[in-house]
Amino acid sequence: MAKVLTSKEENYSQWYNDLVTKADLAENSSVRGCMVIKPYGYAIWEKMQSTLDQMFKKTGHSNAYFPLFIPKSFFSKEASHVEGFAKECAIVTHYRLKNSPDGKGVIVDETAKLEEELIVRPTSETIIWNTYKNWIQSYRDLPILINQWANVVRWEMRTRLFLRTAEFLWQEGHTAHASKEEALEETMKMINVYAEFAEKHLGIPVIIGSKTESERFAGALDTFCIEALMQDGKALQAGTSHFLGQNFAKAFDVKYSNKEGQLEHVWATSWGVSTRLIGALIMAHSDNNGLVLPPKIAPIHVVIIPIYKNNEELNRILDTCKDLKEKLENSGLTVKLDDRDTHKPGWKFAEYELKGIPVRIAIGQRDIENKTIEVARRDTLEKTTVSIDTAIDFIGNLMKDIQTNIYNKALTFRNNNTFEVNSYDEFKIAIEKGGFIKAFWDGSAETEAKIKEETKATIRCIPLGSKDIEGKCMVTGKPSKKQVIFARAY
RNA sequence: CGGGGUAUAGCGCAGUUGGCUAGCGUAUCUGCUUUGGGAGCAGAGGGUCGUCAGUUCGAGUCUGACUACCCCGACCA
Repeated sequence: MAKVLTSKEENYSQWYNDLVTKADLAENSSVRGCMVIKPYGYAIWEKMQSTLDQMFKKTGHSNAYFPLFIPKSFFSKEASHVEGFAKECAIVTHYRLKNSPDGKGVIVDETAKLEEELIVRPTSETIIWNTYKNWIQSYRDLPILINQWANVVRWEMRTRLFLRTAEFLWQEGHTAHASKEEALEETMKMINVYAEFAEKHLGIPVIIGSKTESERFAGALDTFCIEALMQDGKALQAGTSHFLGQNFAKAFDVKYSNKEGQLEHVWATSWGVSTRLIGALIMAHSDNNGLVLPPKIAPIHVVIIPIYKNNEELNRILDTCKDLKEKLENSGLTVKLDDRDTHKPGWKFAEYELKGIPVRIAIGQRDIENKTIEVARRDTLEKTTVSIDTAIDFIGNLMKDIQTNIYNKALTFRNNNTFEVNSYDEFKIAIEKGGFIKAFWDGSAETEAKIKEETKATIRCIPLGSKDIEGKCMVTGKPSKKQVIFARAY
């Protein structure tokens, strides 16, 4: 039957199952690879949303919403854009159903055919720039800094839960600027916001870089990305920020008059992260006991489990639990008290480890007598007995500890799995082991394609801020100034 | 769309050269004993064996077609 992931990833399936499942659509349905995000998975997404939203507000952005349906004609306006998305679009052709004459169910009413087909958005550049056209006349109208939280549909040939679903949730920022410099600055600003979010909140170290021409977003002049390394040695693109130049402004005829009174095309950026980040979180941190969530993204920080033999004992222990819960909540943490008598303590321990709750507290009769609690941290699985008087401070510090420890662990993993190679032979061996591989590349699309063809490895990015070093392309031997990052990717 | 594989209880699986009442683990429900790491015992419920056709006295098992899913490629956040 349906298995979510394979080989090493098979281990992840039961944890995925807590967060998300494959949508159970009707048999014969041609909709494939849609996901149901379960409450716990959605709670993680909400946490990501609120954190990102705050970061966007700080950088001056506002949220707005644009239509799900995009007229087909919008897509024909930017040639390279349609080239990139044409093969994976869902198209609405009719607007009405009717009862089938043979009495079996419903059929499409052929008389209700749309004049112009509608495309279910795979991304919103076209409809947004068609709208911006009416919003922008003067340099006084710029910049426009807008973000949208939405769902998009891409009819991929192959899907994979979380990492590549037919429909996914994301945020897409679309900005309009008066100058190239300002747009470029915005592009860089937002990729840095993503990097900060990934590292400080998700605990996932990322490499910021630019994409090669072949990996670039359809319609962009330059694409910047953050690349993360998963525990199975494969790379995952965790976020992108595109410098769109004047491509969309020209395609949708968006001009403004500058201070000198001359008409100019507007400069554009777009940037986004998606529910794929939940997949990144799982695959970057999980261990054999399940998920490991960094405190800053965990929907629940602390779970308290009372341990008791009978109702009388429970009532005594519960008072202590409730009191502790309140104090922890006052210190800014989200706390769950699990006093269900339908499951045994051992069952609950395993359950919350599976869910990745950062800290678990157990309180039993002997703790009441000793005025202690047992604190277990998820990242190291260590247990400590702490005096109840010092518990709040202890747990507050523990949260910070866990957050940095998770990041450091992932960073160490990445460092141990980043290799530098000087020859193509070395490269071929290294790529089989997985990880990031730094190598010189001559900058040509032919060489890039050859490497991909022969090793399935792609150039993840050209790291930003790396200094020029003299070297020779590992394949052609031509002079090269930059080492780029290769990996097999999701 | 090409190549390979799978389809039997909610989930994971077994089912012999066709043989009569389709099984195991787990989960679920009931009762008692348990409760500091996914408890034990006893009992119960749950399946038109993916769909349609064919061969046969008889099909989960053999044949054909269809469908869905999984893996590998092409595509991709």
